[in-house]
Amino acid sequence: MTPISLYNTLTNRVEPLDPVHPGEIRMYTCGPTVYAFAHIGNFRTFVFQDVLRRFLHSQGYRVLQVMNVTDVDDRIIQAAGAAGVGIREYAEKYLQAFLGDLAALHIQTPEELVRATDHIEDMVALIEKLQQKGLTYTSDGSIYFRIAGFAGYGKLSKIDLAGIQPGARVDVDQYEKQDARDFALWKAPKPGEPFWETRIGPGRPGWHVECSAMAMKYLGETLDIHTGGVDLAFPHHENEIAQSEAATGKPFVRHWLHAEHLIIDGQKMSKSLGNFYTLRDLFAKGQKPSTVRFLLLSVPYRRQLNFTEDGLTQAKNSVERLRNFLARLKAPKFAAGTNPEVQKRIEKAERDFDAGLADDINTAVALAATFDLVRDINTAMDREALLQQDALRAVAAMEKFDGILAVLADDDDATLRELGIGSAQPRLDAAQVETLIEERNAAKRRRDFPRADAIRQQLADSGILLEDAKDGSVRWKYK
RNA sequence: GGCGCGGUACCCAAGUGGUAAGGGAGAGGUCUGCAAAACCUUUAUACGUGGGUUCGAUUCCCACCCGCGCCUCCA
Repeated sequence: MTPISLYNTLTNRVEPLDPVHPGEIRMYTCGPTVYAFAHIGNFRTFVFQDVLRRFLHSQGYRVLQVMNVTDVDDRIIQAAGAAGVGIREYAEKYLQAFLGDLAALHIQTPEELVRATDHIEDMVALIEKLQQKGLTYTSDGSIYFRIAGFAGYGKLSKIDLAGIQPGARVDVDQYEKQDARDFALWKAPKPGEPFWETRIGPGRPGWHVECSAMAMKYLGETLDIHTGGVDLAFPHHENEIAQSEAATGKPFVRHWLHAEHLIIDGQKMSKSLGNFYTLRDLFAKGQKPSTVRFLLLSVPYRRQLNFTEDGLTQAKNSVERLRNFLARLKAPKFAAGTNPEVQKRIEKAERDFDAGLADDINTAVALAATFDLVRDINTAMDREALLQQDALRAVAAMEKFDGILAVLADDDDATLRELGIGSAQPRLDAAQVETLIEERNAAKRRRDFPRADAIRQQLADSGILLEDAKDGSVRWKYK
């Protein structure tokens, strides 16, 4: 296991990862609120979390990841009401869409994907615990957490409590709070809204309490890692810390990881600016899942990622280079044996790749190591210095890298078809392509190049590219 | 105002107290019937600006400018 260091928002420093349970990482990731399709910014964070978990896995850790699905909140209640269905049913539709999106981006499903409404009892129990400790108060049937009762409040976000005063920018809405900084653990039912009858009274959970309750239920009172977007640090994660630590008296999380936001063409993504995209929007515009994943992971997570058309083009070309390389490597036509020089190159690439990720998940460094390998091995192949065992070893290295990058599989078309986004006109199947290639080969043999080129063009029109190898073989691939 | 991220070549981007990884794009070349792929060469006297520390700073310190985010629901 390479020693891993991660930036910790709690301390503003890069610190060694030191799991509570040796050999195992228990991490909680803030998931989606399923009131609509998740947007591309959400997936920047989710792809990061996926890279993190895949890397931990590759380093030999057992990973226990819990992701919440918020399926009760104001937006869902409102949207479900407008649609005339229950919140459970309404949320289900977008939960399924979310799962489809995760699969499209090759984001592994966490060990536990948990819905808030399946854990009301756990939340009630946590709230009761806080009540017993005198850290709550009730107002108009709602239960609030008294921030003044938790000394560590603000330690994550370094927020200036004095700066948060009632009135100005704080929501002094429908709920009566003693202090603007206090937050709702339990919201009293309002007419027409769904609610649960519980020991602490009728109502529904506040947002923050679900994460504390579910995280501790599945992962224990102290988690190794908790991640989310930077916007969640305050107030969401700050409140989670307050609730959890006030209840248990133990540190809630060792490592807080926050992914920086994605911006679009230099601007915040927002509906009002008209630059708001879901994954499906991008796919419908012809982008491939692998392109999007590559772009999202190519910029290290603590940097804002400027999402642009040009960036997509660059990502697409980069993925193409990796795929071309792997295909070339797999053509089994190398002389038997091993070249020590080549072996050393491969080992170096592997070391650099792991070292990059071990240093706060520096994906840019890991990609550089990957492309170093591509260039070195391509050069060796051109010089006929690559032997069969080298090729196998290089393939293994690439597959190891792709265990984390997850962009090499040429399954973009299939993925899109599963989402119902694929192109309407069916592409030629492999047999048809092979037949045309044979025809073209025949034309080439009799030096009928116009005919050969016409066939190549015909294939190109169907989205298929040909590559003639030196030995006369022809490789084809989808554009 | 507070907290945070960042300003490196045409674009994306890594990085270090001793003189700039990687990718994309462009240009030239090799190979090829032509392509494609690949390889080779090439594209930052220089890392926002101005000071300071130092033998030496892009890297440390100070100030300033600019971009973005959070501080209210938000990945």
